[in-house]
Amino acid sequence: MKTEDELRDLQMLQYRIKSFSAGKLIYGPHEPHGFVYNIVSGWLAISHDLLDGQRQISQFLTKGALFGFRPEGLVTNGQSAVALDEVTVCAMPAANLSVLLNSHPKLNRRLVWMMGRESLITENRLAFVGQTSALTRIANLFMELTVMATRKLVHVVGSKVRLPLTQSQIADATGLTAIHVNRMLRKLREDRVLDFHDGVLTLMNPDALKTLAQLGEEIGDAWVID
Amino acid sequence: MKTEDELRDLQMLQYRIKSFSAGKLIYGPHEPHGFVYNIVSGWLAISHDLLDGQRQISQFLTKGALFGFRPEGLVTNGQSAVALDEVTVCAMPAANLSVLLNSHPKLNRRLVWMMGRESLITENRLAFVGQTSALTRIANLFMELTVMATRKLVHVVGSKVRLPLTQSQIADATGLTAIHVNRMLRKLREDRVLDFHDGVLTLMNPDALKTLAQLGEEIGDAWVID
DNA sequence: CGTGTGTTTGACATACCTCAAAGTCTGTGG
DNA sequence: CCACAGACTTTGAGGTATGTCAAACACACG
Repeated sequence: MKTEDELRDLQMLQYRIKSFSAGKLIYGPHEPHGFVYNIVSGWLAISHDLLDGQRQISQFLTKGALFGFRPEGLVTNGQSAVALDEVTVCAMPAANLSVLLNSHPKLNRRLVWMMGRESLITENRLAFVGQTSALTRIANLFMELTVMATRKLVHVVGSKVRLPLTQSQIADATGLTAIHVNRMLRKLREDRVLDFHDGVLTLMNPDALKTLAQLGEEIGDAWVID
Repeated sequence: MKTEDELRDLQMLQYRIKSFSAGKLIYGPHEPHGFVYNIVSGWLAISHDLLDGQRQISQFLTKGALFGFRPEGLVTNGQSAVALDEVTVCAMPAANLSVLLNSHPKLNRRLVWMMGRESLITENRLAFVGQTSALTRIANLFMELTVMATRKLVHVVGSKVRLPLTQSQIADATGLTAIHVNRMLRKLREDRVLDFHDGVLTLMNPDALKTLAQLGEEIGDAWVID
């Protein structure tokens, strides 16, 4: 396909750049939003609200991730996207995107890859939430987020990674209470594995963390975009 | 597209029909299988093995479901598919399918729909495993499986549904121990909500079950195929 | 007739939750 | 500049849902 065609098609997407500050909803649990989003910068969380007000975070996303897409006929039930820090996204109407999927195999492959990535990440979190201890869940989450942020496994002792999370959000992702997360973070600090406060993770012992997180050898493919 | 063309393309898929008896692996956690499967009949479970031998079932699948597909560049880590009863599947090499995706929008849409469905189901289970009590998780699982089996919500008191599961598999799906699942099933029986044994679920009080399961109004879209 | 897999039950242990309270920090309005 | 409210964190005491260990039973299978 020629460049001018791609440009014309890109225009057809009618995308708009939007920014959200920390805590703001990008889309809520009840409105069918009708957009597909691409993250330009910042972090956000996809969360699912249950009837009694409980909240589960299924994924954290950052630059390069595509989100908000659902195939026709599937309602995105109780799902919302919330900004963790200052987030800017590129929003395009889902209908416009659907039209282009058929004619643009590359775009289609990208979408399919993103959906596969989403599944892998969610399945991984499900396995850890269902089967492992609080300490392991938290360790695994930090490994995931560190790889997402730096795009590689970090081995250097003392490395610092900015992760704009509250303990309460860690709790919502791991299926724990914020209070228990706090106790586990204290233990990780006392055991000199890691230190997390004010949105900065310090890896005091990356190897110990990797062991705690029960990571296999080849994991991490899905955590890195591109 | 003309019928003879579709037939020719179908042949290009080089699919094969295979059968598996209860307990047999359709694919294991370490082999990259390279196939995409379509279920002709029977039930199977997708499970994820952790390093220490723990197992989490992320989905149960039955007739019409597509599974085993992963986009290139994403390793399906530690994932396996195991037959729950006598299962027959249609297996086709993933490479052949990929070629057809570009030229067959309908096939592509079907695949995307199935991936979206997979995500929704997994996210739903994650939310319940992470946030709700043992009783609610089990109730929710039974609702899901009943809708999958009958393709509708069941209201009739005393309805019976065949679900070829062991208590141990319910435990692996809900993040509980088989022993605790057994206790909860006893409670559900004593409370005259449902009775489950020998692979048959009897709905003694469908409304109470629905309440326990914390189901929203419009849930269930993703549970029904077609 | 043994062996294995699944179920059932009891006694006990514990990881995690709940409730309560105080501390820190930020932003806001007087 | 101070007072106050609101988010987030921290810690303690005590409760409970769920796990662990142990044993017996039922049933299918070879």
